[in-house]
Amino acid sequence: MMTLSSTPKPVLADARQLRTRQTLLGAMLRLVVDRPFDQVTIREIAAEAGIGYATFFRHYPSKEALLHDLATEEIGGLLQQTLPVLFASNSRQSCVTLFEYVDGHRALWTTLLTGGASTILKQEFTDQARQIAKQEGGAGGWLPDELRVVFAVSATVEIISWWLQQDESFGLQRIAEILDRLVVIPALAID
Amino acid sequence: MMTLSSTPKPVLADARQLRTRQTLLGAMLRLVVDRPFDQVTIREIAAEAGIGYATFFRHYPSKEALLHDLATEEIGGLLQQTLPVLFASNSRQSCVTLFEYVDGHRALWTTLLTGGASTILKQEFTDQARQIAKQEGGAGGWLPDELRVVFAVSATVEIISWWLQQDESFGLQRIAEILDRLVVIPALAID
DNA sequence: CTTTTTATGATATACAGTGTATCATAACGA
DNA sequence: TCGTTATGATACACTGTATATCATAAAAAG
Repeated sequence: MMTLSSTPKPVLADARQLRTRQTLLGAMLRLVVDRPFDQVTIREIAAEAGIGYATFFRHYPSKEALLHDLATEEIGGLLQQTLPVLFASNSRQSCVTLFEYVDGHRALWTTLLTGGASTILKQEFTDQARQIAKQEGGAGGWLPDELRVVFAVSATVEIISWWLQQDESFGLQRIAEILDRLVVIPALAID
Repeated sequence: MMTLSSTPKPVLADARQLRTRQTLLGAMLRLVVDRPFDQVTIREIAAEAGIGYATFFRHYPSKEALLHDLATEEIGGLLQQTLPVLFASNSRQSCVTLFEYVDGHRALWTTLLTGGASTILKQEFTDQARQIAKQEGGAGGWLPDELRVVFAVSATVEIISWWLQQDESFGLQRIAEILDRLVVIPALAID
């Protein structure tokens, strides 16, 4: 099976580096849950992780890069769950699966979609989706593949974001139907 | 006719204030054409406008607020051109009109959609679209009005943004058809 | 186990950008 | 003309980023 990550990161030999990065990821996750990503400073992340301020820059050039790592894993998981169902030509069920996944990681997705983090999330989401779209080949000639990806990702992210802000009474099945009718079916229509 | 702006700004009496604001808007426009909005500093805007640095804050609390004013006018113009055609139940033609408008303001829209400004643009776009959607009343029960607006604006902005990055050979009629099929028709579908 | 390598912590420092305060001056409205 | 006020210029405090340096502890290599 092919890996989804676009940046084949060099395997870290030193155990200390691995430990530090994991600690940083955990700290970021904890901080970004109750505060918008924008207003989280690198100093806070370092303090929360219990590592030196300068050490942060030895691993990431910016907090955006750190969040990027977080987003990469999360989106990889989402796509791995959802895409096989979609490729089995069961678009409705794939939408349900998608929202089930999001529902199971509610806190994380809520923070990824608010407070200045959504740009990074969308970027990573688009990158991974592009990779997969290449492998599958074009579906319909009236819509350029590149635009299909951009549209699908953007619209999907927007719908997820809206749903997470709604009351619990807005059912999973209902939002899945909306995603299917509004995004998946139109985007996959072949001429 | 009803005004579209959500913030009914008090009419400025003093001629100096009017002059300063116009100068600031012009300076912002000039700077943001060849540099991403993110990396434009308030000091630069003030210098370009030929006004004092502190004076900027007497008019706007941030550069985002200044750009917001710019976006408000521009989006108002776009909607004023496009919506009447759409309400005449001519969705395809309204899409053509939209892209003609964007094409006529290419430089501005390109800058509004890149370099950290897109969030502000989308926010203002959504606000104005929401106002109009309220007046027209709901179209289909399967899709909440609020989500319809959010989806339509987001997807439209994304498609405009993609088109502006393409070669000139990508025809206006073709992208208009895509917007119609991908966004307008699905979003306005009544059950 | 010893030696070598290297990641980390702590600290100091430079730097950019924001936002506020103050006061003399010039432009405006009445 | 006269009172009002917006502006320019300047100084300053504050926050956050980014880098440099060096002693130390931890890991890897032998």
